[in-house]
Amino acid sequence: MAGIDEVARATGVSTATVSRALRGLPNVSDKTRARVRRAADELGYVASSSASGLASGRTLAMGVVVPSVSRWFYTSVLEGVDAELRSASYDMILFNLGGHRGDRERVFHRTILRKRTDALLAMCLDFTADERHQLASTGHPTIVVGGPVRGLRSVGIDERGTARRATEHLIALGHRDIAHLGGEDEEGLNRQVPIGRMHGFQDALRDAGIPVRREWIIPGGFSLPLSRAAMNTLLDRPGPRPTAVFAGSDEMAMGAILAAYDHGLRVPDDLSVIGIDNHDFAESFGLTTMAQDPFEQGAVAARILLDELNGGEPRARSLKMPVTLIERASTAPPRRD
Amino acid sequence: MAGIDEVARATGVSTATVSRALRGLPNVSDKTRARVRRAADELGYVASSSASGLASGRTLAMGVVVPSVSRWFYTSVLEGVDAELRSASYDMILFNLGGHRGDRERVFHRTILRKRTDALLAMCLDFTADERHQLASTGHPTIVVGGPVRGLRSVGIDERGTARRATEHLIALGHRDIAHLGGEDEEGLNRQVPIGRMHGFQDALRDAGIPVRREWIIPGGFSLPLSRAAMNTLLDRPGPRPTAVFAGSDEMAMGAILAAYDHGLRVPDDLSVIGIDNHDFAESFGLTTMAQDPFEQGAVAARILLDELNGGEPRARSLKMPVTLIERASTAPPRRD
DNA sequence: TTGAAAGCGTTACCAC
DNA sequence: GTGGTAACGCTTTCAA
Repeated sequence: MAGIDEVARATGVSTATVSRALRGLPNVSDKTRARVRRAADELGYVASSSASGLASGRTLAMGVVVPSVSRWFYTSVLEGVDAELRSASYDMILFNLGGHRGDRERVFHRTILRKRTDALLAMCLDFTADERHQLASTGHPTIVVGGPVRGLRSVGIDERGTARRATEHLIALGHRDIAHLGGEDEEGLNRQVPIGRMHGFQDALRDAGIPVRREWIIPGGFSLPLSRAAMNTLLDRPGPRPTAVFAGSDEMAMGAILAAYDHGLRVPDDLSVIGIDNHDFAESFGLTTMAQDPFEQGAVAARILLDELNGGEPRARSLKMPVTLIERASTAPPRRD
Repeated sequence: MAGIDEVARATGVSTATVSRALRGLPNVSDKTRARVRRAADELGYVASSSASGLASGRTLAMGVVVPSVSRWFYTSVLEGVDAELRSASYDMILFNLGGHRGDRERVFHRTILRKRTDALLAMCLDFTADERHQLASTGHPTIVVGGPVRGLRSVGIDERGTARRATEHLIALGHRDIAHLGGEDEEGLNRQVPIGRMHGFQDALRDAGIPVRREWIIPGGFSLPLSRAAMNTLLDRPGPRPTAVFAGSDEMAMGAILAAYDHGLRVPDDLSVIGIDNHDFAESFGLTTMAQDPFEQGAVAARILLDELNGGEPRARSLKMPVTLIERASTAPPRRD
């Protein structure tokens, strides 16, 4: 409740000095600073963010745009971003698109673009040319996590290469009949991610001289239930079954494992399954996976933004973060029939 | 970039009128309003939140405090809150405690309490007397979701009654050897939730004349991996095994199911499992559960806050939301030996 | 229905 | 090292 002038009065200095003292600026004697700090604490004074934002032009808040808050990847990134923001005393304004296509307009055209945030971090969104133009016009530092976006730098992984390595792992084990549970993400999300993963899958098959069967590339919507259903449908079909599945995410891989159980198949004996992510549940499922670290991706991206806000040199380059194969119990050589 | 005076100049009216027109206040002619709107759109004008916040005393932002962002319940509530805020054009400032005990101080004493938000919604936190005092001193409307807190109204479910009903379901099926996977949540979170659920479990046993075995009440930390490990440990013990498990959350229930598989037990033939939540994965796991709706809880809580911000009457009463039993394939009568 | 002008609570610049 | 004082860009009250 107390304003800056009450602190000034209590301390016997000017509001200018109070402001400098509290923000740790130079040109304040240690003695004065201590007195001011004490008075501020006693009065419970906290600077109004509106007032300081108006006067300084900095809000000390970062906007974070997420497509949804209920997917492992997004929440992991969010935790990483949050950790960085916290240590910089920045607040996070969360813009959740939550499947509401129409709200992108609001977010872009209004709230985000101006005034409430100093920078913007977006997850897995595919921006239109117009949106990118608007972003640029704000002059705020901007970055994307999880999937390259034309015209914007990003932090992510090598989608195609990772998918390729996952598939190669299956091929190295001796599999030739391999299905792919793919993303087919919703509109407005970054389609480069599922597409890149599918291309990597195909790359590996082609290099190994294995023909790609289109009917074994099925959509799992990045979701466990959908993947389980899709996989069940595939296993229901007459004719030969795959001996292995490369799922574009661990959640989809878990769906595949459950579908295998639904059909009385054992993993990995009857069906090998590999995913991407190293989801919190991956170990419990015994899932072999290409592990990425979204927490770190978020932290790195946030740090880049914060550095620039503190006068650091802007770095235009996108970052590819490392991915490592973790072998667990869901992959093995195919059974000899 | 454009300021309000540029819009005023372009329209030939005063800034006061522009402000009124754009905010939909009365006492502006339709013609003027239309002209102002058009000019604002053309110039890409958006009011600065800092400036309007300073002038009006309202930030049009709500603070949301979460213990973490990577648990199903929290993210579901978050989505519900978000949906409500969005339709009211409110922004969300997310304060993630993320296990950082020390940050509570920062959150409470500084950032949240004043100036940046108009209201505060907290999830599953147990507030100290001092924290509650500080909250009250802001004069901001406050509410808690997920677990009753002394001195604060909340939106949640009847923890004890729900647990009791879950346990009674097992008893009605004929089970008498029932274990409980409990919460034992971290410090600072609301312990009333896991404690209430354990009490409900014991209530049901006592009413049925079944003695409570303390060694069958084991901690699952609200997490799948921890629950799986705990359940495996229990199943490893010599002596009689439970024929059913009441898990305090679906995630823990899934851990129990996986542990059953680890031991070559079939669900529900050898072990019945019931949870609480109706987690996104519950159906895929065929999990019988006491379904709650955290999305709705979040939405309801947010709506209460927003109503009060719009001059509505404050309602002090806490709300208990409905819970329904969903029977799936994880529960059945115990096998006759 | 509209306009003029006084704040709102800081920060930043310039003197001292 | 410190203080005075314009901004900052709106909203709100009071007059017209």
